[in-house]
Amino acid sequence: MTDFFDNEVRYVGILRRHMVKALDSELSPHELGHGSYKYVYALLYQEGVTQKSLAERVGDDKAAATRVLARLQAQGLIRRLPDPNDGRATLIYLTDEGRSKRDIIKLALNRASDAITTGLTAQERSNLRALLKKAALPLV
Amino acid sequence: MTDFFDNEVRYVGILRRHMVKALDSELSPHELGHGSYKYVYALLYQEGVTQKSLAERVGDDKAAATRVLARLQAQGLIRRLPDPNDGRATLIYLTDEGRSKRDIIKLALNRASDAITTGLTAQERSNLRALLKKAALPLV
DNA sequence: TAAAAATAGATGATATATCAACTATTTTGC
DNA sequence: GCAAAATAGTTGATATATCATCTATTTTTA
Repeated sequence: MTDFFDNEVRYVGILRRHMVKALDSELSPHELGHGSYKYVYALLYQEGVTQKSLAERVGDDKAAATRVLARLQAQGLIRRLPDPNDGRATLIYLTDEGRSKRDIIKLALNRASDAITTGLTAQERSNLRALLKKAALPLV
Repeated sequence: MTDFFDNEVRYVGILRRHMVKALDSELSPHELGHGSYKYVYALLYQEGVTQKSLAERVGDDKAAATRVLARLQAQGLIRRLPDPNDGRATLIYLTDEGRSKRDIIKLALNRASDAITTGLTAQERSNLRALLKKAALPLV
């Protein structure tokens, strides 16, 4: 491969594409996609949060959250209840079926992690994760 | 930010999102987007290549290439000519207007690189780039 | 406390991205 | 040299993603 485009912008794009493919191939048999599993995963950590706060946690904007959550609700994985303290807000809860996706999601994440680091040693992989974290978290 | 999702899958997603935003904000005033600048950039390196080979260079599939190239042609940035040696293929060339985007694209790439590495020292940034390259290139 | 500003969510428009199916050609292998 | 397989490109379907705008509420503030 020629090096006409040796730039982290390119490499991040490549990794993201393969990561999405790995996530989808693990998740799609279970009615989840790379855009929706994050919401279930965040809800496993804390339920009863607003769409806005959920969107921030997963790194989407609220318009994306509206659409993903509508589908998750139609699939029976979440419930949306009006916030009794704020007439504008909706609080999101997992259903039992949503909660049952936990292991599937963790496996998919591990597979996706592996898929984008197959060329690295354990040490390199650990370094990469630390650098990615340091670069990414200030942007959240 | 809680650490419920400490995984390179998440960090790559975050970096990619900010990178896309930086690219779009630089490129959109010039009729380019984060999905199309790559094609012009690859053509600056070599013209007269098929859509298929161009798609591979930029890391898209051929269906994506068809749509991006149709728009670039409509914008007058590229020309598509039948391959005289293969009736199935189309060869892609830049127009002068396409070629004139060179500096804009290089600047956008630099801005996007900076945007996703602002939290890093020069040394860390160099390490990150090397690790990303080692992880990403085997996947191409 | 009434008007103004901010906020949560939904929706329409647009762009990107992937997969499968289809057409038209070219290549292969017998 | 012909049938089968492979290939280049297009198109339709679907999912993701972002922005701008809209409605309904809540909060601010003068």
